[in-house]
Amino acid sequence: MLARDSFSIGVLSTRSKVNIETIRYYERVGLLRKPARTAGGYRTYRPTDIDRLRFIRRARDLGFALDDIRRLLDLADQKSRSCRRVTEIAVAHLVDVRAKLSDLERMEGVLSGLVDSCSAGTMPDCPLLETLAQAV
Amino acid sequence: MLARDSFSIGVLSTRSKVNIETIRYYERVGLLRKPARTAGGYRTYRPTDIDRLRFIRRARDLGFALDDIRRLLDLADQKSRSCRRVTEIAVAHLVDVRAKLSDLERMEGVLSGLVDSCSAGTMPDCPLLETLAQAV
DNA sequence: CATGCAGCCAGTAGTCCCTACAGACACAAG
DNA sequence: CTTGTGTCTGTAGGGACTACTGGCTGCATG
Repeated sequence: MLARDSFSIGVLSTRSKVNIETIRYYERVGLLRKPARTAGGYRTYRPTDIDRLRFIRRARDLGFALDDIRRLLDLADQKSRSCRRVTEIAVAHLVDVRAKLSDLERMEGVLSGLVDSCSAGTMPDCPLLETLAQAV
Repeated sequence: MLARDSFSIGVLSTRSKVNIETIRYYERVGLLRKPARTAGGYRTYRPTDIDRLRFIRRARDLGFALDDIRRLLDLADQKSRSCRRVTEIAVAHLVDVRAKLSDLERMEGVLSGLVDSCSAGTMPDCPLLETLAQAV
């Protein structure tokens, strides 16, 4: 019942390296079109679906939110690709990433200092707990 | 009806800089003891609650999960403070933080490269979209 | 004493991005 | 025909909150 180049969700999952459950989820939230079905109700996909899913996976790997990805996919579908809009989305995300990065750097600094002070083990009380308990 | 040094959840929220909803949430999940109540059913808190909440907030700021914080609070409550256990929790978290940090650094590198290639604006198609769409 | 209003109450649903299950049905190989 | 694997729908859970609803309390003011 499958067209020559059609395949199941399991194959799509393997090819795109995206979980089956996740694929169904993406369909539910409208990131993927509703695929054709076999007589028995199985989803059938085509090669272009692999590309789209890989696009999504790569964007996710870069930390884009699904809403952003939806917009990026829309832009990618347009013939007249607006590089400017794409850049706007990417820059906004980059700002976000950099903010998280500096948060984490700060955390890392404080934490490693605390861990060091504790593992030195010369203090009567635990310096880490003391620090957390100290009034600001 | 309040004891001399008791105060409401709103005051606790202000003093600890933790959202009222969050305080109630922490109570629900057992991070904070169930407070005494007024005749009318209002929660009443005491100064030690501010300290505990600040402890939680500082630990959260450092990215500790609530489960970790629960354990840290338990350890802090014990007279014989086990610095070793505390350090174990902190080190595990530090490993986590560093992993996230390197993920974000990688993202940052790729993203800023992509944004640069786009804003150069010399390409016919959008390089960012091209990159996301490329086969791996 | 009445009124008004800020503060508080409980309970629930929503957020984000999946993941995991349960119970049933489909399909391919032997 | 049987067996085993794949897939189906629908729902619940996770983490750490946040927001909302509709109603009640507490206190200052007139």
